[in-house]
Amino acid sequence: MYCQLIINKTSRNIDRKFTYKIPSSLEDYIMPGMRVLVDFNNQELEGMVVSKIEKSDISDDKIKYIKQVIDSIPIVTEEIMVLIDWIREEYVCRYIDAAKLFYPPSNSWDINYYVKIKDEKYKDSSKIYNILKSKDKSLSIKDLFIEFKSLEFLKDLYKLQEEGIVSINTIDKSQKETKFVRIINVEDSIENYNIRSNAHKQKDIIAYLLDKRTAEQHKLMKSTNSSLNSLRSLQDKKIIEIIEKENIGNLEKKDKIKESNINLNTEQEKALKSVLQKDNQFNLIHGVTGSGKTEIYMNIIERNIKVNKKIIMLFPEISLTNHMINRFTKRFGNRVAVIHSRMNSKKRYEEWNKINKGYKDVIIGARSALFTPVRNLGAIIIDEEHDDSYNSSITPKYKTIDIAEKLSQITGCKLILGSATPSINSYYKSKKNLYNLIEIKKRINDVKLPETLVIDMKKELDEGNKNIFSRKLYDEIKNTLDKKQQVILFLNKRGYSSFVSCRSCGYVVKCDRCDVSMTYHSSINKLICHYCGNTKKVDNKCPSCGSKYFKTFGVGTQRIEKVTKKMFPDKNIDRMDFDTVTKKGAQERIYKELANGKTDILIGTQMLAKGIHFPNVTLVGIISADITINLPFYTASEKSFQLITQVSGRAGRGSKSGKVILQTYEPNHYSIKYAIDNNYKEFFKQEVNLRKEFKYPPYIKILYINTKSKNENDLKEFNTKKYQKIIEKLKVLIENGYIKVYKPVPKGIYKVNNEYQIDTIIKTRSDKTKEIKKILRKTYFNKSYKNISVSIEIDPNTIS
DNA sequence: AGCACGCCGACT
DNA sequence: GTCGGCGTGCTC
Repeated sequence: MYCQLIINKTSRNIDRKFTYKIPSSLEDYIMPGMRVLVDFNNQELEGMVVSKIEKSDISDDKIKYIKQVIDSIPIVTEEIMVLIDWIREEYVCRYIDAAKLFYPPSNSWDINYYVKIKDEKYKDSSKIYNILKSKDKSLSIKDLFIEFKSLEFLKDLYKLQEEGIVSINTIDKSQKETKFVRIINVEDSIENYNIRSNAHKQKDIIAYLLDKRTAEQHKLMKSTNSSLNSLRSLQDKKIIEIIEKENIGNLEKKDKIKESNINLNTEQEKALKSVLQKDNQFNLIHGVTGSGKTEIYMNIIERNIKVNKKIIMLFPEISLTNHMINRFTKRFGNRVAVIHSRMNSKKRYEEWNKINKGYKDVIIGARSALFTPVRNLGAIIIDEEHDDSYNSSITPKYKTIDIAEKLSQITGCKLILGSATPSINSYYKSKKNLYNLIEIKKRINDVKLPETLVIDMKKELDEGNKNIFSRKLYDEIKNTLDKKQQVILFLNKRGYSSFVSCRSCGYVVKCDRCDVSMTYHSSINKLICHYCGNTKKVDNKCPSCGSKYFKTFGVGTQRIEKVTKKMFPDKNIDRMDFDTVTKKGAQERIYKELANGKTDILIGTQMLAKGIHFPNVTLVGIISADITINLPFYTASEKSFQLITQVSGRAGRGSKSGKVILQTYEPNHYSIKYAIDNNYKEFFKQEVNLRKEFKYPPYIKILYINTKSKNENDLKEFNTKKYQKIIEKLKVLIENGYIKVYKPVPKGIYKVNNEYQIDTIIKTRSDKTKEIKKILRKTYFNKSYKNISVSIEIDPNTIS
């Protein structure tokens, strides 16, 4: 018996499947999806088995034996195996790059698990049981492996575990028997529990557990300074549960699903029905901000659990707040697994392991939750599907939506995308009937959308106001604060390189070939188009109106904070952007202080645009809509529309009506106009027309080749050579007008860390991408060049 | 990537 | 005769 495996080593030259012999003792045991150790060219390396085969084409004397098995059960499903092959082709990466997406967190070898006898009275002559008994303490799987010299025993071991005769745990149980306390009735706040008002200790315990979920009993009692009596009475009320550690990991009983006390309104009901219809496999829910999409997701989840199907539910990392997670655990209890970047790798591994063993029904997380080994998948739900965080920024540069769609196709499960501002791509697909489009036009409880005012900053300047704040915005902030209501000020400062614009007439220098704004490069004192490489000289006067106020732009959130503090010295002003939320728990703190009214004004970047609602926030100020509009990306208008809509959606979520003030130098820009009218459809129409005219996705595909090197000359030479090769190989396609290959151009920021970067862009008809990707792989990765690294990205929506 | 093998010059 | 430095080619 042979198997094929991929080697865990990053080299383009060994990006192949290698054949190894399976020792006869492991023939039944080794399964696709397990990691193994092999001798590879005189090195001991790790590989992952992708398939078992009876025969091999390679001469037998070349094939070596597998040395050892790492996993006791596969770490990926058979379905994922198919997906790995697809990811490699789609993103022109290596097998191992694709496979590693699915690897369990940290370097986890479950050979380090400990086995302990549970049933002392069990009478059996099995070797495992007797060894365990003779040693009189727990043994690791590794110890047993040494004893048996093969992994055959694992089958018997798992049988014993299933029968409840032995237990298997991540920790050595012989050291200490620790009891754990777990909260089983999760509510939003302590007031929702039926606890006597003078039972302070019980309240303390609940508060502690609402935060930690599960805690060691002695730690909990120490921290809350409480007695066993308080714990017991909470246990009697079925609010908490006292358990042995082993029950957490292994034989945990699944909680009952709590009935929801929310009734869906007609629109929500209609949406749910439509999703559940058999023929609608791929679905896009376009529902205005505050239309109650989460409640629809919950209903979908519930229905799937009832037929024993599992669900992956994705949110943008930033929306994955405790509040959001609570909504799910409150309803689905311990059936929920949570995977996000804020948890440590040990905790993550625990969750991953439970998912792999089938103990979890609902997997909630950021994009990495899509890569967990879920079997029997019923649905993949992706909220805020337009969000940028669904695009990977490291190799492979995948798009979560695309992989989810593929996984849904492979498993036959449902795909549900939701957004108030769908990506152009997804909406386009729905227009082409590839997705079932569901529209929800009203907010729940008929809450009104906020009123929006656009302030023309050019006029402000003409009338002598040189401040960042327009007079209207200042007045409205003051009014709102006087009414003891709260304000959110939004500024997207993500653009690193600044653009050049005229403060007098609003003119922005754009590339005449690509319809994107050009970026100023101080190194050569020129403007460059990042798409075609076109350059322009910089004028010191506006070419449109001749004004001298023709300068680069750049104001950040920090400056806004400073100015605001000066204007409102006695108010509490907080800031939320990448710099302030990197610390653990910072984001929760900022939300909490906004929610409880401590913060009067919150300033932030697009992080503020996400899901959460604060009823007392009645004013949203968008300091400058122009920053996003003028990003040098073809997606700039799309991103602007989304941001304006999402940020505006934060205003007036409660009973008080909201107001949005939007400052811009381009009040007539279509993404602003349609965003304030809340007219997605018209925006979409205009945007796709432009995309079609200037040849951008979704009408064509962009293949983006990025090359890096410390040696500038080598890099230039490499690119010239490869460019000539690909236009030669793609000659027929180019002549037929199916594709266009642009000349290699220096990247926007040419030199970073003494490394130079040159990009080549290919625009192609979608049906030709497969062919071209194959040629690109051959051309760019056939030989490895020292000092030059190449990466390929498909439809990057941010090229800088 | 990183190991083996082979070719070649320097040095005991 | 043999040690090691580097270029090339292959890895089941």
